[in-house]
Amino acid sequence: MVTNRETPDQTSQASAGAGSSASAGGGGRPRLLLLDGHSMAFRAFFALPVDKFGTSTGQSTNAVYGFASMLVKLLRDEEPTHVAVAWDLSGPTFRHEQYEEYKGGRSETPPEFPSQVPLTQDLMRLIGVANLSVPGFEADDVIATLARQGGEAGMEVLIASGDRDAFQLVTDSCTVLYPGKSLSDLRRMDPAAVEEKYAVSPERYRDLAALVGEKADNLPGVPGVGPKTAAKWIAKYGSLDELIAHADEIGGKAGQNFRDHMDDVLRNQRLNLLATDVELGADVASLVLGAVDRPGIDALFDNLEFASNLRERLYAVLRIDEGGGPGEGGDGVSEGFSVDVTVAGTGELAAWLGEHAAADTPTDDTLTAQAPAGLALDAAWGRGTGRVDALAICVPSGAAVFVDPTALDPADTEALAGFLADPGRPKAVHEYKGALLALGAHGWTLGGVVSDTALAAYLVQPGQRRFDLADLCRKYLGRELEEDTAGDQLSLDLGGDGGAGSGRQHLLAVRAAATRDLAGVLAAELDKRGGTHLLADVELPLVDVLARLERAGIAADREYLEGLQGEFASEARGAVEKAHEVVGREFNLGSPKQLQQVLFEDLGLPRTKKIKTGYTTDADALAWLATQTDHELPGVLLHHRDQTKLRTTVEGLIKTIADDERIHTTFNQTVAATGRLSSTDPNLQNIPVRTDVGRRIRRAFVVGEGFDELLTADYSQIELRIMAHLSGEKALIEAFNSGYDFHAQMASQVFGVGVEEVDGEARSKIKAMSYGLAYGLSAYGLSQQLGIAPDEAKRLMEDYFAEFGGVRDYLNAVVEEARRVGYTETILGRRRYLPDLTSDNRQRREMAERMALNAPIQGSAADIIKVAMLQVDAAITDRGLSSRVLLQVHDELVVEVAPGEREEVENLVTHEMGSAYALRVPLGVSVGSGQNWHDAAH
DNA sequence: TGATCAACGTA
DNA sequence: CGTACGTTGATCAT
Repeated sequence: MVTNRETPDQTSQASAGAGSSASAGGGGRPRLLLLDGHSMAFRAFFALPVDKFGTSTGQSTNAVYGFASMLVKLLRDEEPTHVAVAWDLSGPTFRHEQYEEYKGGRSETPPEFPSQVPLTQDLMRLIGVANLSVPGFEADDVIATLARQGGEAGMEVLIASGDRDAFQLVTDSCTVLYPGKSLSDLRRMDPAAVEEKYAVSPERYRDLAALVGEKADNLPGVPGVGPKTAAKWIAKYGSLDELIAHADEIGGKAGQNFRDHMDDVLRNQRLNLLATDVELGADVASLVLGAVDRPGIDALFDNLEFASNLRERLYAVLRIDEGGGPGEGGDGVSEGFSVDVTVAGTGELAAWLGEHAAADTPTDDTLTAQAPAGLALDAAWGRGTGRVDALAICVPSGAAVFVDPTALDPADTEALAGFLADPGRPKAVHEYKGALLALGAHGWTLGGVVSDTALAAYLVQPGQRRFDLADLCRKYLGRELEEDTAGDQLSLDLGGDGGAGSGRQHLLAVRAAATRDLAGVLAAELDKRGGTHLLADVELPLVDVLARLERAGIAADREYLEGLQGEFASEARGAVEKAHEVVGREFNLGSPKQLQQVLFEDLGLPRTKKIKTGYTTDADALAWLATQTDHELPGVLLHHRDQTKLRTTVEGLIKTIADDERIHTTFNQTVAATGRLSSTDPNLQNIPVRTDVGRRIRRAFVVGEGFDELLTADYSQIELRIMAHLSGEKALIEAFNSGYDFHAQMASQVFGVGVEEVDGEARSKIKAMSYGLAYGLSAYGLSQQLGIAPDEAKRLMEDYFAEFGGVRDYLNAVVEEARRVGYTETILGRRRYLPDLTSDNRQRREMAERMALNAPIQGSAADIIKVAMLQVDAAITDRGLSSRVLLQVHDELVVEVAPGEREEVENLVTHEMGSAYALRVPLGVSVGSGQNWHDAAH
């Protein structure tokens, strides 16, 4: 018999004390439930459709869900007092030592499966169920050992396993629950059931299996001998040993095969014996159902985006009241967070800060290691300004203070301002930029912010949609953050006499505590991902720069915009009239639905590309219709589209002009999964520039009073330069270093002609090809864009790669690496996780592949311009200049130049942007200036 | 009133 | 059948 003395790998705190009395079994005989983890999880995986169970981030969850619901059912129906799940480890087992091909030749595990195993194990741990695994042994052996121990301890044993080897363990007090067609259908295999199914007793099941073989384990049996024959032989001779002793007596072809394959049978018999004396380091008594980690389960279920249904069933069977966890909190407000909140009355804040948040003497680098205080604001912000209604500070010790800014005496104000501004007193805050804008509006400065929990969470998982404090608490702390359910009016009433204990103060203090706690957890998460530098040296410092961009805004010429609005509106009206006249009736040109009716039904024009709601009427389709038919309607519609689009753009801008006659956009730092900024309310990153008419809108963005002109500086072909850098493709690097027209240079190589002979058409084809690369462009897509035949596009790509194969190799390698490690990385280590790379849904997988090849390119460009913004800002400050950056448009900065500073600013911006990051090719920067954004173009 | 779709603007 | 965004008007559900 095999023994093993290694320390078991026990991933759970298995016990809640062996002596604690079991409560679930209704007082009868103790009942031990043992599950074969991989086997049951695998069954669950195939029982539920993988594409129907997954999170928004692409994590598959069907196996976890199935396993959990199966466990819930078992806990409810069987009422076990003791439970354990045994898991296989990945390494070889003692069976491999005896037979190398053991379990060989198995078809590959579905890629969505492995990541679900640790999740299932987490869930078991949180429920209080032990996960057990022992190196060198299979889960079956662990189960067999525990089943023996349980039996000896007088327990009733239940084994849930999809592995038939477990049948050998069946006795009067040990039943195997064997999964049938569906998950809920577990067949009770007691001695009678085994006998009925296989016509042998459980003790003889091994003999039968040895003869028949086990395909799943790569154990071939005797050819031509199935369960029927095997059972017949065993019945005749009593056991396999006896059968072997009388091997000569067996007649027929089967008998000959038996003698010929005797070695296989003996090997099978040896290998299918389960070890019952594995050293576990855990006593069976310790498997008693343990303490339930309810917040942990909540957090995990939220993460996995499970419906509440399963959670309710689980809590019901665990006898947990869903409303409140056992022994948690008690005040119902700050569940999971214990804060000792002081509501500072007038004249008390200075003393509190003195006691709890005194300035440390900044001596050495221990300063940075100092734990931050959590800062939470009851505030609003936007359009470059804000307002603070209240704030709370929670220091590392747990003490918290609630501050009403309207109830401060001069000493309080000074102490608070000192605390907030002091770079030596570290703070964590959620949404740092908002805090800067809100506090700034009251004249406060905020310094020493070492963490923005929203920003940190974004860097940890940039693909997430929301970074609410409550969401993050649930996700990273496993705690619920109670929302303020009372309306403003009610809170006001409650706080009318300034009495302590009203919910509002507590809630804000709890947010401060949560922010403080989250900062620590997220810092650790980020560190694991190598993102600490990015947060501390790029994103956090950038927050302050962005706040000043938003606060500055950009001056707008309202009258000019109103003039444009009238012009575009009247053009659009004209188009509407014309269209109605042409069609002979009135209809809404802005309704794609009515447009389809008119174009394809009434006029019977040729159908365009199909979309969900019928046939597309987009600009490409209308242009195509214009060429296909002689009808004038498509052209009129296109003109109408153009003009209304411009009109709404202009109208949107006019609405957002603030009292200072400037437009203050909001830059979002946690939206784009690649690391780019985005701009909203209004979006100043999509102001028209490609057409002459559209460009006129840019004349409305003018230099503000007190400044001389606007200056724009942009990176030329930054993404292509990054591709050259990352791929190391020599031809590309040389093309950039030569300093000549890049696209013409590339075209000359592809077409094998001199640079001078490259015509405009050839150049633009190659330009489209180069840019398309970074998006994962297909031959078909390229043909569409260039209006050439797919064949020709394909040839163009082949010719391109014949010259610049390094680029293709690089792009392929990026995807391959991302598939292996699960994420892509930019030059500054910004990661993007793409679980869909291993999806077996082709569309999702290919989408993820394009994202994977684009993310490092787009993201590295974002890294570079962010660094450039920091450097430009610092250089302006260092030189004591008054010019200021107003906008960032991905590869462009717009600067408002103070009188007499143009030359210096131009040089400074060119230099700082050009030196933001040392690529293997130079960073080209071009600059222009003028009285408005349009004229500042170059 | 809110969500979704089609369409279209930018890098 | 091309990545990353945000906004608009129409439409449909609540």
